[in-house]
Amino acid sequence: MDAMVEDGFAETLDSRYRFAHEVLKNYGFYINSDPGQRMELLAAASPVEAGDGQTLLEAGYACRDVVLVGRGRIRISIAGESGREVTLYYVHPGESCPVNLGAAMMDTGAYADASAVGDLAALKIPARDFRDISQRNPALQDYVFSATVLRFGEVIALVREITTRRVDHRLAEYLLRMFDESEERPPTAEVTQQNIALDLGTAREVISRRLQELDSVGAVQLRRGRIILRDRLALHRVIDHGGAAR
Amino acid sequence: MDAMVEDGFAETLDSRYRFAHEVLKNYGFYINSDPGQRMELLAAASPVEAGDGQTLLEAGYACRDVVLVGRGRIRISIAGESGREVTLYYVHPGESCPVNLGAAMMDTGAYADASAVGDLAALKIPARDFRDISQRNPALQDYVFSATVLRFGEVIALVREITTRRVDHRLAEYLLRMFDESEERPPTAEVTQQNIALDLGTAREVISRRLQELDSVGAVQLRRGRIILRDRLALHRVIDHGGAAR
DNA sequence: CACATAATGTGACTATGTCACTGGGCTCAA
DNA sequence: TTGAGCCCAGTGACATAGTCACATTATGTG
Repeated sequence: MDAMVEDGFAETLDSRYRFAHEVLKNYGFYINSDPGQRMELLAAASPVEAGDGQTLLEAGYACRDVVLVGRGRIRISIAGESGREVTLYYVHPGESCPVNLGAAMMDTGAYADASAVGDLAALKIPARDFRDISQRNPALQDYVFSATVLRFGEVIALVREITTRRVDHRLAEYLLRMFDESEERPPTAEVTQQNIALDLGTAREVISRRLQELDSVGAVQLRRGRIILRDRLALHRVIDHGGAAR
Repeated sequence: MDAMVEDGFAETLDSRYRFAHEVLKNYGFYINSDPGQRMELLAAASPVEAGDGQTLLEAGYACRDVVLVGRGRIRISIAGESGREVTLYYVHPGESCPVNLGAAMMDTGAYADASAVGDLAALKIPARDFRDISQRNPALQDYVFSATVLRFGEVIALVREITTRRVDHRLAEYLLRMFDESEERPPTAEVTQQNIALDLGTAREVISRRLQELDSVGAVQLRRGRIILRDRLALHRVIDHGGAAR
């Protein structure tokens, strides 16, 4: 199965490239490149690790490297002077971050902050090398552009959410997404109220109160560091109607 | 002077390309293209006009054309179901809109709405032609990418503004920008409170009240459809300190 | 000048955000 | 195993922002 995807390329690799190949094979531009171009990428890449919560980059600083995620994920966020934060999006394995790509390609400061979530294992490719390689690799250029456009769309959708929707609606949707990803029965979101607040760009106290409301109508059950689904329909009702109370 | 920029190219043009050339010469990718590539662009372009407020595109719809602005400007915004709106950014002559470029290049729906501000004169280039031309024109590809990345940064900054700053601070800055662009003495912002609200993503009533506060501390003077600067320092004080009242 | 209309003002109420502080549960280490 | 310290969550009081329903005022037009 792997052989089909990798067309026998992996077996020819020196062991020091094994990890890089494992990460890169989740990226379309790598899979669609010819062996010579793949080798260029492999040779330029070096591994990085980071622990949960570790800061990878702060807004305004230049990006020396392009980062490609192998395990764990990266949270891209912005913070105001007051300390308030919003999550712009998460970068999962096989994805990349246009803020990172843009800053690396254009050699300017990053527009946002990046930090590791969970146990992060990734590749970094020096910005200079990445630019050189993409110069001669149209598939990579296309990838960079389309990744940027797609995230742009996500961020625009975020602006819309923030300015036009109520917190309880957004919270209910957020929880439904978490529950859908959950393996447990009943579905459980392993997340603190503080983290929900950061993701939604609001204050912890607000989340606390909205969650209590969802609890009081029997939609969820609250525990320290996690939220248990009780009544999926009730959550949908919150989204459709005015709010939990009405 | 023009001759320097246009290296004698304009004089060789058929009269039907005059307008297209006038618009395109404000775009770096055109100026930096060779005569053959310029002709491709000129031949693909056709003029469009639109009156103040006219809708050019709505979110979700495909972009048949890439639009380049010659006169007037385009407002890119998003609206919630409730009718609330936010301006993402304005596209001025010599600029382009990445939402438009992205949707045209990738043949997907647009992420936002576009409408004319003032008396708009622009060029449109069919998306297909634009894609073909950019395929063979690296300068154009670079332009499209960097225009996208720059606007991405603006929108991220907007998210930061909206989620972390107070309305009166943002309003004061907004007014200062308007006053800086004003030709009049004393500087005057020719804008309705409704339009300010749309630009800042808030409600008209909120703007009305904040403006009255700025009026009451002597920072500005309010008139129907315009705002007159009284005390620039007072506006700066609002931004630096807690607000107009403190 | 009377009218229509767009722009602005206002009161009452709801929603959201901030601040300061409480209290519970968990971990670690003596 | 107990208590210190730290996350995490809850809460009251207040400030800011948004909504709704109208009232009021400017401006242009017939």
